[in-house]
Amino acid sequence: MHDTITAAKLAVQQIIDDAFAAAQAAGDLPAADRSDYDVEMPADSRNGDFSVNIAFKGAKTLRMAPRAAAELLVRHIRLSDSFNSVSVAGPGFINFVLSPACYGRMVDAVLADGGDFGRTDSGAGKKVMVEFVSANPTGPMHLGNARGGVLGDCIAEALAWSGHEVCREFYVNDAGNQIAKFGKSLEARYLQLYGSDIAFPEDGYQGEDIAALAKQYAKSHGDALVSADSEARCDALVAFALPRNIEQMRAVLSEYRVDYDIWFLESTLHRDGCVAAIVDKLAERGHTYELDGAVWYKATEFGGDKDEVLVKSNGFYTYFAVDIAYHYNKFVTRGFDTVINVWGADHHGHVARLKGAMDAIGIDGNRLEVVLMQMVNLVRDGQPVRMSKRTGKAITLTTLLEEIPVDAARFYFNLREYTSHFDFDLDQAVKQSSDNPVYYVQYAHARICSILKALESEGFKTVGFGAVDGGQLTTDDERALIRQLSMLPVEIAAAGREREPSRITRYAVDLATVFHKFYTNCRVKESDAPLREARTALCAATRQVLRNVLAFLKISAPDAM
RNA sequence: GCGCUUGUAGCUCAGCUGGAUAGAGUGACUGGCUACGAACCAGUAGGUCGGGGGUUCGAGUCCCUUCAAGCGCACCA
Repeated sequence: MHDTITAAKLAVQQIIDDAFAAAQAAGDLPAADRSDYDVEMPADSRNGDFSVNIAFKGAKTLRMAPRAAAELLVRHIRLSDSFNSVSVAGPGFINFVLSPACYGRMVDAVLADGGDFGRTDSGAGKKVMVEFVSANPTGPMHLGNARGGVLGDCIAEALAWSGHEVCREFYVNDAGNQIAKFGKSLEARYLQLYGSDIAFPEDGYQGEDIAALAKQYAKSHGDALVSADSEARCDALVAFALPRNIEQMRAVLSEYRVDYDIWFLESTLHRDGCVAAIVDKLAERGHTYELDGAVWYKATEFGGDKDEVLVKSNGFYTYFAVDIAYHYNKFVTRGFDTVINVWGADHHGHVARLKGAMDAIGIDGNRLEVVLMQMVNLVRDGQPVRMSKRTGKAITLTTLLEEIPVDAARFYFNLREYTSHFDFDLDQAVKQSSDNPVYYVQYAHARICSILKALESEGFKTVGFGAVDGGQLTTDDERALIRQLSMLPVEIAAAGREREPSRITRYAVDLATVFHKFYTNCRVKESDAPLREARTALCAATRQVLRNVLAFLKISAPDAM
């Protein structure tokens, strides 16, 4: 797997280090430690392919003006065949220009790696879990889950592309308070079908899906539960409805192209005694005490603002206790090196608590990472609309996918950084779905398919190029395109490292842009043979990178549209 | 009151560990198809980077302060 641009960057660093030593040996630079410096890729290509700022960083220790230091240093630079020139610019930047041969090799790398171009092995040997969405199975999923779904899925994908062993997990809250509430809500709807005037629970789930499930149960099982006692009735209704909801979530997420390795049931933690065990463990370590009939955890000893209840005075475990047990399971029982949780920003208060609790049970809390995704706010005609699963007024993921193609939805929800607040207007989104930048990217792919097909039908070679002649690809448009292609491995690695896959959608748009510019300005078919062949190879490489990046995003790459 | 996130063009957003003249999309206006796909490209207009201090050769980026918006601060999950 090639990463030519990173190799070139490292080469620049080596060249600078060598030149610095040589300049000192020759007495051109004073004897002083070499300062840290950056090798950057300038935004403006007139400043070269790489730019080094060592002269600024070293000005103080060398006691020299940056420009003068740069000029002395440059005299000692020995360029490899990857570079065309080096020069001092502005107040003291040292700028490198890559050689045509290197540009050719960047295209070669794409064609050689094919569908694997973009993969690196920086994460090799590391086992990481990404847990995301984990919506309550008490109702349908909403737009926040649409955002979280593509975010978590693509974080996992980025880590996989950089060599990690990745597990995608959905944590199903199939136990506890909200399930009891779910049962009570179902019970009320069920009894109402048979003429009961039972009051609907005040904090019950009011969505229509609850009534529909009650009706389904009545249809297949009749009125037998009317005379049962309440607990048995709720249990039976939950046992009927919960698997259906979970299956529904799995199906919709799968349609959204989010597929999990593991659906982890909270109930298994209770069943296997893991929660009791974790409370015991904390007690053994002296991190708990009893007060008012409840068991408390000394969170303040681990950075918390206040202590937290683990076991309520009614004997039930809190969500927090269960979550500690769950994460103990992730780290210790299943052995993940790193665990990433994608949570909505409304859970941020829980982050420090859980990390502290990891420390309390002897697991380094830094191995637990929480990606806090800002909320998606539903907006209609510029006015915010309250979304709530409880009142059933949220727009569901199912509805979203009925209105907008999956390609567009996945791209749309992955367009912005997860730290940004997201206003979503369904009417606007439907109206504008044809303006979605995903089509701009797909169009670039279709265009290339079309031109390669045309070349092929005229008997020109479109595959099996030897080494690409970079000397043919010298215009700004060609070089910008090649540079963009070469950045895929860097971008994917960064997306994984920063847990920020939205940069890949932006990369895709940028790639399409530089390709469209190239396409407008550089004829392929009518060029003379060497130029035509080099440009054909560049098109083929661009198509390959578009395919890879769209495959990464799980978005289709149509040949025609 | 405390904490997290956000504030950049009319609107939606980029801006990589501080780098060279702050960018893109969209909207407005203007050009470009008898040449490989015009779902494209090019150009014009639009900015006190929320405000104010500070650090630095250099600040949209770092520090302090202040204003505004969203979200948290349960024996809920």
